[in-house]
Parts: sequence; structure tokens; C-alpha cells
Amino acid sequence: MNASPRRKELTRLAAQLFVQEGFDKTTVRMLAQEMGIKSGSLFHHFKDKQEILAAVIEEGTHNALRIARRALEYSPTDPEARLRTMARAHLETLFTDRNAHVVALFEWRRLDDEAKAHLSHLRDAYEALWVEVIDAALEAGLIHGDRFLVSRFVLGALNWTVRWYDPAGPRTPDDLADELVGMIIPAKR
Amino acid sequence: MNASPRRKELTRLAAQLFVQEGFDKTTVRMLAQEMGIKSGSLFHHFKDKQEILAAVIEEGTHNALRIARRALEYSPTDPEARLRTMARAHLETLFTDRNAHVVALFEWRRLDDEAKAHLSHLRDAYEALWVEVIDAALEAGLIHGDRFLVSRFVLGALNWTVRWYDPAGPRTPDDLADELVGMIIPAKR
DNA sequence: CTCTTACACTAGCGCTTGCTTGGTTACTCA
DNA sequence: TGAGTAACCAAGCAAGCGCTAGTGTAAGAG
Repeated sequence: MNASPRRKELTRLAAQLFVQEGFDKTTVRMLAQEMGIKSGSLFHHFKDKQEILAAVIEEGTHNALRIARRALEYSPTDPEARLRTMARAHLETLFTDRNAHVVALFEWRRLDDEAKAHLSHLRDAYEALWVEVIDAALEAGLIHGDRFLVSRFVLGALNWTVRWYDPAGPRTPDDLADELVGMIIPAKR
Repeated sequence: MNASPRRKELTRLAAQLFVQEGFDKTTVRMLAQEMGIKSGSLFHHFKDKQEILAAVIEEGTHNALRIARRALEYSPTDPEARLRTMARAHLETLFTDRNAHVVALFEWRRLDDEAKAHLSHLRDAYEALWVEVIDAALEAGLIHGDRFLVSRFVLGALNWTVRWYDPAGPRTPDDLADELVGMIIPAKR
């Protein structure tokens, strides 16, 4: 709700700590120290610890949606290019905003029901983009299989990259995206 | 180390709770109650909470390795069949021993360094099976791409199934496995 | 009939947790 | 100049945490 610049910065720091330590192991005292304030002052910005988590996830998902929409807007319209665009956008988002997304992926269950209900709308909107692109690729005969399963598998493969991919290595996120797309569409070289 | 039947049963119950609540949120009192004993008695079976986690993960990974090896043993030897066999074995393990594997996948970071070192050998042995099968498929020209990336993508897609797959639904784990293999090898229907 | 072993219990210690309270400081704007 | 407000702090409470110490009991081994 509130979006003061101070709160945004605190959210960014919280995301980092949540990734490093996990939500449960991150204490309000650790959060406060990282932010350069005392633990009590934290509750001036956030109603409770839960709300910090929700803020982190909301911020991340919001960005992902924005980046993907913009990327599709400027993408060529043929199904293969759009598939590649979505894969690239997904990984771009995943690694520029890494902390927030890792939290969204692995600490989702820690949200209370209210926050989950609110945030799952955002997430569904994002997944809808994927389903749309994959449907087009299926109809064009570019890939084959069940639309539901294909999108789950692709998203799974992409999301799992946060567990092993090292941005400092020789491969760029775009390399990964292209490799994945190349893997699921029949070769034509 | 120790493997009394009592301890094995306790490990199974612990896995269930760890999945339900997460490792950090699961208290020794909750564990004890689920086991029908008092919290103090728990430490007769396990040195500390960490050791329970390690026992859960060890048990699961051990089973996965056993099942995969046995499946490969009885599999036809052509690369496509072996790929399908590994995918099926992976999902079979993932869903018969679901709790243990979810814990292994998502609570790994909670292990102390010593346990990590010990258990990562087991995990590496399992991944080696995958690399071997995927190498054969690449050499046979069945799939294309980088061996490292392909195996990461495939494992990612498979592991991610625990986040969305409902065993009570219409699809069997074998269906999923076949669909995934069908997705990455060029169609020939 | 004793000794050992496995398993469980009661009681609680020492510490950390999320969060509250009551007050202070610095800045903005009429 | 004075009122209002956003940001912070010091102090600490109540609850819950992992784990320990010491004891009891029943079953099997010698």
C-alpha cells in the first residue's frame, strides 16, 4: 500500500536478508541492524514481520509483470520469437531482481491467507502471459504436447535456475533462455 | 547411522511435519507430540534437531538412488528408453517418498556444513546417473544442446512438479514423465 | 536375581523471539 | 513561532525456543 522511498529501500534490504537466511531465521533485530535502525523502529514502517514479506513479494512480482509486458510489446510477433522473448524476460527479471524473486518462490508459504489471496492475482496475471505465448506456439506446430504441462515444465526449468545459475560464469541469462527454447523446439540447423 | 525401526518411523513423521510447517517452524514439541512422546524423550533418538533433518534427507536420497539404479538395470538400452526410464523413476521416487524429497529440495540450506558435505556425495551420485543418460541421448542425436544445461533444465522441470502436481488428479506420474520426454525430443508421430 | 539397555518422563534453564510502550528529535508548513 | 508529523530510540514483556539433568520402568541377558 504505502510506497515511500524509505520503505522501498527497506524492502530491498529485507529481500536480501530473507534470501541469505530464510524468512523464519531472519529476526526483526537482524533486519533493523541491516537498515541501520533499532528493532522497535521497524514497526513504524511495517505493521508486522509478515507485512515486510508481503512487500518484498509484491514488489518483485510487480516488476516481473511490467518487464514481461513491455518485452512482449516490442517483440516480433511470430510464435518462436515471442517464446524466446518470454524466456529471456523471465530470466532477466529473475536475475536483476533476484532476491525478491527467490523470496517469492521459496517463502510464499509463509504469507498469511490474506496476503496470499491478494498476491496470487498478480501471479496469475503473469502466468497468463505465458499460457498465451505457449498456446500460440502450440497452434503454430512449433512445439507439441499439453498446454498446461508444457507451461509448467518450462516455468519449472526456468525457476529452478536460481538454484544453480551463477551470473558471474561464462553464460548470460539470454544464453540460458535461448538454450531452453532450442531444447523444446525441433532443431532446424 | 543408527537405523532402528523406531527411528525410521520417527523420521517418516518428522518429514511430514517439516513439509507441512517448514523446518524452522517445526518445534521439537510438535515433533514429539506427533510421535506420541514428550519433547525430552526425542533426544534419546536424535542428538539434536539438525540430526532429524539430516536423517530425513538421507533416507529420501538413498531411496531415490536405489530406485533409479534398479530402474536403469531393467530398462531397455536404447537412449530414448533410458531417458524415459530415468524421468519415470525420478517422479516415482518424488511422489512415493514425497515428504522426504520436498524436505531435501527446500530445506537443504538448513543443514550444517558437516551434514551437507556427507549428503552431497549421495546427491552427486544420483545426478551422475542423469548426466550419463543424457550424454547417451545427446550422442545418439536424440536431443540437442549443452549437456550441463540440458540436465539442469530437465531436473528443474521435474523437481518443480512437487509445487503443482496433484496425484489425485487425472494424470499419473508416468504421464508427466512421458510428456516431458516427448517435449524435448523431436516428434515422430 | 541381578545387571544392562532402551525408552520414556518431569521439570526447568537460559536464551531469543516478535512486538509494545512511552518518549525524543528533526523537519515542514501555516 | 508554534503545531503537526514522520522517524527513531530505550527498555522490556510475555511467550516460545532447543536442549539438559535426573529419574523411573519394563524387558531381556548372564
